[in-house]
Amino acid sequence: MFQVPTKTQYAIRALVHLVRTKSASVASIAEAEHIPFKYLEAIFGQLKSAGLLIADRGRSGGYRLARAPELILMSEVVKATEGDITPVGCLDDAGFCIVSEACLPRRFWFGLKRTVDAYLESVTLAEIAEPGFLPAPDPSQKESAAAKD
Amino acid sequence: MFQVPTKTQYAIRALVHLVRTKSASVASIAEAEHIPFKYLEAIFGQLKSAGLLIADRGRSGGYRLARAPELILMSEVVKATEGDITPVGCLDDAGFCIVSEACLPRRFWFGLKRTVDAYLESVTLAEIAEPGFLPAPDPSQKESAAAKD
DNA sequence: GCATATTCAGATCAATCAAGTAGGAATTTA
DNA sequence: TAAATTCCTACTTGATTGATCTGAATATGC
Ligand code: FES
Ligand code: FES
Repeated sequence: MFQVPTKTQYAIRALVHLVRTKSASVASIAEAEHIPFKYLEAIFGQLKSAGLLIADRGRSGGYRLARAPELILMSEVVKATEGDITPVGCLDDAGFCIVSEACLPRRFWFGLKRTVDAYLESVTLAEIAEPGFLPAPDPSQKESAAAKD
Repeated sequence: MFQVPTKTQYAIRALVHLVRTKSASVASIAEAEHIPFKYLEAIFGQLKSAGLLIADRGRSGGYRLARAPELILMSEVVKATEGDITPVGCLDDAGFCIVSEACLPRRFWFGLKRTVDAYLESVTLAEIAEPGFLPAPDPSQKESAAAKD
């Protein structure tokens, strides 16, 4: 269920880039981060609409962060590129289930959503832009084990 | 990034159904759970290949769980319907990044994957098939503003 | 002023995937 | 043997993703 769209990956890489260079044009970021220029342009439009970026138009213009990276939650970034993340459709409107009104699977999905939201809200842009960041303190990192089977 | 496919939702609903009725045909489950018959047939093929279901062919046949529901993790169910969930593409092969080998966004995505995996592995099919299950003990259920401890 | 570098806005397009359909073969039982 | 089932393969359809194209609006430097 769960592949992060390149749009979001691009957005985060670009934002991380902007944390270091205080201001930069889309063209320069696109080249440095190997992101399609026109695509990144559209993405930055979204990030600006979401209030995460400020644009300086005209010659020698560019984009800069609207806030300090410590104040930008990753949940905001994800919400800016993708819409509001709703795990299951039957959670949509009034939260009713077709099958039964006391739907147990629904609770399961809700718990998953809460888990993901909590993680995304626990990390700021500043944290992933600077070295020394690692979310979970699990010593046994099975990075390669995840890709093996 | 994160909409659960109906295939997975169907699979879970059908499995929950199978926890109660020890054995049932695809047709009966499809009707009871309002799932397209042919679609559920295909899904059950996957669940059987994954070793979660056992099929009894022929007349008065049907499907039954291969194990007790207490021994079926939700992570197995999800992995059966969808493939192995890989959040970002650049995490694919050797785990290298195009941009830099010490990629910080990559850690962020990895943390997200670990978080989701941990949740999916913490819930069994038996738990979501019986009443009285609620993963997070948060009394104030708010959809948008989740737990910000 | 004018060329130039930028953001901005809109349409468009190809590829992929999700969701569902269709037809029929194989298998077991009544 | 007939009916009910699983099984298998292919197809269709619609939405989404990822990206491109065209060009306008805007500001700066010279
Ligand atoms: S609310 Fe989604 S299956 Fe019940
Ligand atoms: S590994 Fe994905 S952006 Fe670096």
